[in-house]
Amino acid sequence: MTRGRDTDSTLSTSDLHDAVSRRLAHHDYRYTKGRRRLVEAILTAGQPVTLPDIVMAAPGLAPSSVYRNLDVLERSGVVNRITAGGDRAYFEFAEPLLSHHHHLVCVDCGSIEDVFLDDELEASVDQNLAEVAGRAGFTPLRHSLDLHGRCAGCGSG
Amino acid sequence: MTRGRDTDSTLSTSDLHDAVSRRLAHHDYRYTKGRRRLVEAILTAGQPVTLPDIVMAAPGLAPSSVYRNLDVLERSGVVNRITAGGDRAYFEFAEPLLSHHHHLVCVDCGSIEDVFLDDELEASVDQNLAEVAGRAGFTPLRHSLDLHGRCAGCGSG
DNA sequence: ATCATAATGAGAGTAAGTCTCATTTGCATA
DNA sequence: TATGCAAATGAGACTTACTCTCATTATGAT
Repeated sequence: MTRGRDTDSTLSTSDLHDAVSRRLAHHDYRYTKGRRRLVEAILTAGQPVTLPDIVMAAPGLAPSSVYRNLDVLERSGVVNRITAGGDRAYFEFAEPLLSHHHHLVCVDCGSIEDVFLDDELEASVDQNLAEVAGRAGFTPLRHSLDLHGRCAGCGSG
Repeated sequence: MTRGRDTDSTLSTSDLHDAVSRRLAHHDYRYTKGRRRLVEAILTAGQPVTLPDIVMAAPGLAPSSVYRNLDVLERSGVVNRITAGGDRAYFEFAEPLLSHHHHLVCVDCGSIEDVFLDDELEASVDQNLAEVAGRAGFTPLRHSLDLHGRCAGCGSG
């Protein structure tokens, strides 16, 4: 079995499905066959994926259903939508299904790679952000910290 | 004269135009009347703006030209394109025309507000990101650190 | 098993953003 | 100041990521 993020993921596959199922149920959604296949496609990818990635990996899934279900999964807190790279949205598992991390966003090809930072740094980031948010009357939900640049494939030119 | 970010901007209006003109010239672009009006619309807004914002503020500008010129300004390093909020792109001046800062992104209305963080924190963020980037063969250009949540207007509900 | 309701999927529809091309503008040289 | 040429403009056609619609199908409770 070839699977991407196995090492970084804290959950086994069946635990993942259980967690997803619980989250969906909590929002009165059903964990159908299609949604299960969608979750498995994202899991197999092991990195943020676009709709074409998903449909390519699971050809039986109808694009319209995938869009709808990504929305359902996002509303249930199962996946995050990443709009940082180019014009297409990327999707990946939300915390704590995937542990807190950040992204290397390639400005050339739009690809997105996960990276992990020190807990200490995360803490001071959150603290600082909470401060400025409070000053602006803003209610924080999460932060996103992305590094934009050129991936190994696209080179530094 | 009502102008938004006057206090945070390090440049006077004429200095801004000079800097923009220089950057455009460096890329063999002309600083035309339309581009000047575009720059002034972004300056007047004082916060990240969308295309409708711009066209609203400067009704004479043709949308197609504004899109093209935002692209030219981005390529010349005059503005940054922010894709964090919703489906529409936001634009604002790039560094050092506007000093380094981050965003409060409202998950409800998509609005984006600028905030500034400690230099010390910025330094450790950059250092940590450079480290993980190096490990991945990634060439860093800039980082984006956004706080997602609900703005004062949309409330915490 | 039956029924009410949620989910599906094919395709039409929407809208942000890009491309095309004929016209206009702006800069350089005479 | 005139002239010529490349760059910029703008109106509208086009592309495409994404959403909506609705008839059909699957799902879970009784």
